[in-house]
Amino acid sequence: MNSPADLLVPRVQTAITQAFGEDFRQTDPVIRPSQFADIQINAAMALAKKVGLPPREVASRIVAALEVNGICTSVEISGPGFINLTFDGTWIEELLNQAKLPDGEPTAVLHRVVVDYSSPNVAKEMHVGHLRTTVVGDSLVRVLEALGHTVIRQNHIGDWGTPFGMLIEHWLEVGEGSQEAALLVDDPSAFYQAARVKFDASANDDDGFATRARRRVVALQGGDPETFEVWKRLVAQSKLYFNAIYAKLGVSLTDDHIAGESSYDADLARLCQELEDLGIARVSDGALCTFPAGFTGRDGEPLPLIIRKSDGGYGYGTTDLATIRYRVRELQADRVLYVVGAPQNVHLRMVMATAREAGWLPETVEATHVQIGNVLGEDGKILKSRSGAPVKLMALLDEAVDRARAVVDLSRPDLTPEEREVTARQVGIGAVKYADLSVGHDTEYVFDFDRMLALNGNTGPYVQYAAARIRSILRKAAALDVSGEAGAAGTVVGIAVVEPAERALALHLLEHGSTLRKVGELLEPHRLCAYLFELAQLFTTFYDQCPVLKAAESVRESRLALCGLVLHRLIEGLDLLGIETPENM
RNA sequence: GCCCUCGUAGCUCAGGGGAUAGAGCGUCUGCCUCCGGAGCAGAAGGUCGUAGGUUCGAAUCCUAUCGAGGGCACCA
Repeated sequence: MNSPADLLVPRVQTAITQAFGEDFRQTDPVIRPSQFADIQINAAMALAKKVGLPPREVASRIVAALEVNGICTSVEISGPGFINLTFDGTWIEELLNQAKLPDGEPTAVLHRVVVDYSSPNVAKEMHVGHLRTTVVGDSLVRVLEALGHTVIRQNHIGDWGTPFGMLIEHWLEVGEGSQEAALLVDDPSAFYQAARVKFDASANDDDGFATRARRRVVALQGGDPETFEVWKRLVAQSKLYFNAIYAKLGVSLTDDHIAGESSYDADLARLCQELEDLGIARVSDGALCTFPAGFTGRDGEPLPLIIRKSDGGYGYGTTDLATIRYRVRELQADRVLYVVGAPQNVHLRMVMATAREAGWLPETVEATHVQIGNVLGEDGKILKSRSGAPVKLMALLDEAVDRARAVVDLSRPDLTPEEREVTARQVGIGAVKYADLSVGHDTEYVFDFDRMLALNGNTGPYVQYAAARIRSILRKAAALDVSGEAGAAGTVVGIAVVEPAERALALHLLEHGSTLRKVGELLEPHRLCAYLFELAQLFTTFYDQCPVLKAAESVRESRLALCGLVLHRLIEGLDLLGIETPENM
């Protein structure tokens, strides 16, 4: 569905070309929303100096050449040279009635996009930061797919490295079927901490746990088959935990998308050698490092990216380089997105810079760090439980559902317990996800159940509620047998735009496609939230001011169709955020 | 010390060079025999951290400065 602004661009460009010549064909028409009209064209002021005429004169020449018959009922010049346009209502109706359901609007240039998101660590609780990268990443993936791009999900789990000696030894000691081992699935940090405590307590013991753990790391990285088998079973336990969280959240990640650090292990030695051969890496203080241009550390010295530690081991810098090379060479990405916490920005930029220097990341491939801001507690610090331990994510999600259930149980006794349970889950989880998505992904925000579950304001429940109301209206209409094609898939027909509230709603509906394109381009799901929130608000105004079921038959059909279109857009939009739309609320 | 992300209404946040800076919450005022009031309409509330600069035009771009948070060599 093309927005009026998009459709006007070529017309205004043609007018400018006719008025001032071919040299100006590519001029940005500067079409913007307006508080004084349906839309405004602001090109005249910028053009004034270039063509040597007063801005108002420029504007009047553009207007004289502008062909908008059947599109605008009014074209006025105002102020220093603003051109204010008022759309013809029948044009709005035409556009609206051409709307497709669903609105799968491909963008002009299609990419092959690798999206790295979620990326939790084995044997650790996913913290709220992981929750946010998961939720934001999953939304971006859905939006990009809806825009027609080929999307490859990559869950770069932390499944390799020195901690695994300790974890495997602990796992073997407590026994695979033990309660301690079971912690991996429902309280992974407790498992990790138990191993950590043993490790620290035996740090100076020559034949103790710590020593065995260190030997185990060597065995694991040396390819000892028995150790490898144990490691695989341990990782499998953690996958159960990840998948339980993903299932609860309704995230589209599966085991097929897992490409953990371990999967690049075999490539690391060769990669280091290549960087040395290329003259990009050199040994410094015993460690093999690259020093990409433009990064300095504490003392103004070049900042190293360590790719091989002085003990011969590899860190995340090395695996990240192997990963980016794999994504370009094997996965054929022309766009690589890292949906990763903001604190890793410098590290990722260094990795990208090194990959560019090595020729592994050509200029034709875009690599972007989608920075995810921290989620804070009420004290303004990174969210932790009262005891200072990391917040258990499952408990947090359960609390959201519990709170939603309490409201639904109270307000909807007419529903069956099963129906209330479904709604509570959709609302509770949707509220948490919407809160993560509705503010700029790179800004921090304060986690607050009361605010995110509020039924007013820019929240998941508010948008869901608008959709649930429409569903109720359409159900009622069907029961009364007054519904025509409303709510059915296919092309919408017969919407008449008459009342101001209808007009405002209609104009906003027409911005759906361009909003999605913008979200995909800028990688900012919060713009979709803002769009849906405004759509929900405009709908409630419309609903308040324009009777639907009580209207005369001809008007009723139009309004039902409008309701149906709004519902589809709300469902689609929420789905692209990864949020379900309840039948009842 | 250097780098990153930010300073916008009492609070939480939008605002990708355009007219009088917006929304939600909170506060205040109206509207209930309502097609779901979990609503609607309206009001008050801001020298956009500060100071310069670029521009016809700056919350937006540049520079400096103050303040907050984060990062800066072998954890990932």
